[in-house]
Amino acid sequence: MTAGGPAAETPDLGDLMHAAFRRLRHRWSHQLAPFDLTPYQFRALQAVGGGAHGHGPDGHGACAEHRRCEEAGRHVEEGLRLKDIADRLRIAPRSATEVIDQLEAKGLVERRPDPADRRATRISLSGAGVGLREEVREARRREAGDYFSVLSQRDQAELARLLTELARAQE
Amino acid sequence: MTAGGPAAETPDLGDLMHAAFRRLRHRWSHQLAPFDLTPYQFRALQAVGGGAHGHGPDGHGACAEHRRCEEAGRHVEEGLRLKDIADRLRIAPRSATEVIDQLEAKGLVERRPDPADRRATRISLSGAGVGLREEVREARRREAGDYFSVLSQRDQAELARLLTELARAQE
DNA sequence: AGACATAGAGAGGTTACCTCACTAAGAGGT
DNA sequence: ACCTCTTAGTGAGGTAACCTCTCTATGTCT
Repeated sequence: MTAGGPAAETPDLGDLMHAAFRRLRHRWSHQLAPFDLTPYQFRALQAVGGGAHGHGPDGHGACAEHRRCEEAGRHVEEGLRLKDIADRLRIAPRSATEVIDQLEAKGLVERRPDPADRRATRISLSGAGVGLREEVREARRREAGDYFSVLSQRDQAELARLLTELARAQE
Repeated sequence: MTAGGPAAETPDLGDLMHAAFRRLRHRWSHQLAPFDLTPYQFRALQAVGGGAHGHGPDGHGACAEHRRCEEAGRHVEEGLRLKDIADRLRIAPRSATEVIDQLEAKGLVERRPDPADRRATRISLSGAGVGLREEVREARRREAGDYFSVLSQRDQAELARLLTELARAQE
């Protein structure tokens, strides 16, 4: 089948995805360079600070990570455990250790022993971490949105829908 | 949709993209493992064999890589130069050298000096290369399409459109 | 002939991951 | 209380998929 004259088989979704993703990463690493962060590190920073899950760093969040948080109705367990971060980032726990190490070395996050479980550590953003995160977001907002802005609002939503479906499907 | 609480910023297209892409890669490396190929290598294999550009390995192609091919109207320059492969894969020339080295070591491609330019090398698929490429494609076709099949035809086209736009935009 | 560009490869580095083995600690059963 | 079974984090070590910088052999243009 392949070539039927000038043809060219499907430009291949895989390749397109690859290309688009690579550009995204590339762009990010440029954008993040002045802050001395890799995309990986920034992703982790976001994960620690609420990220994809969504309870602000202000700490009042509607947290329900597993079934913690209602511990005693007394104090709102500040910070996530490494395991939770790994889950959010969809990486192996060991990899989370690593990236958190890096952020800790930069003073952006803090590790504290979990008072309720002596095996666990709680990770939370330091003041500097919160600051830097906001700074980066601001910068990103300023300069040409964030790469996806070449698409209309509707197209962005559409893309989000498709990607979500893809990611969710093969669970 | 987002969340019930006040906060919950956009689930972030970047993250979605990341997740989807990672799954895709992961899936591919599983699919390719029995053939002893990495996704990177397979991509290169496709690039050599016509890939995104599309003139079959049967050699009659409507080639127009730059302005070569009409050399003398006599012989149809078989194979691409490393530079062209790098361009197709959107990687640095040095990286193309590397991946082609790997494929050559497996006997899937052949390097031949370009008779017209003594600096250049022509890369083309070996018999084994053509065979393996087809084998993999067959396998991919068989087992659940290729990851994107969870989307309807229309959605796939839609996704292709969006990604193309993204990739093309920031040239 | 001289200046400059271009093709490919050598050397060496980085990022973003991973697995495997291990220790300390909690959870559950008897 | 003891024993097993699991879980949280980490040390050690590895891999894929890139990259840049440099060098040589060519081609190309003036």
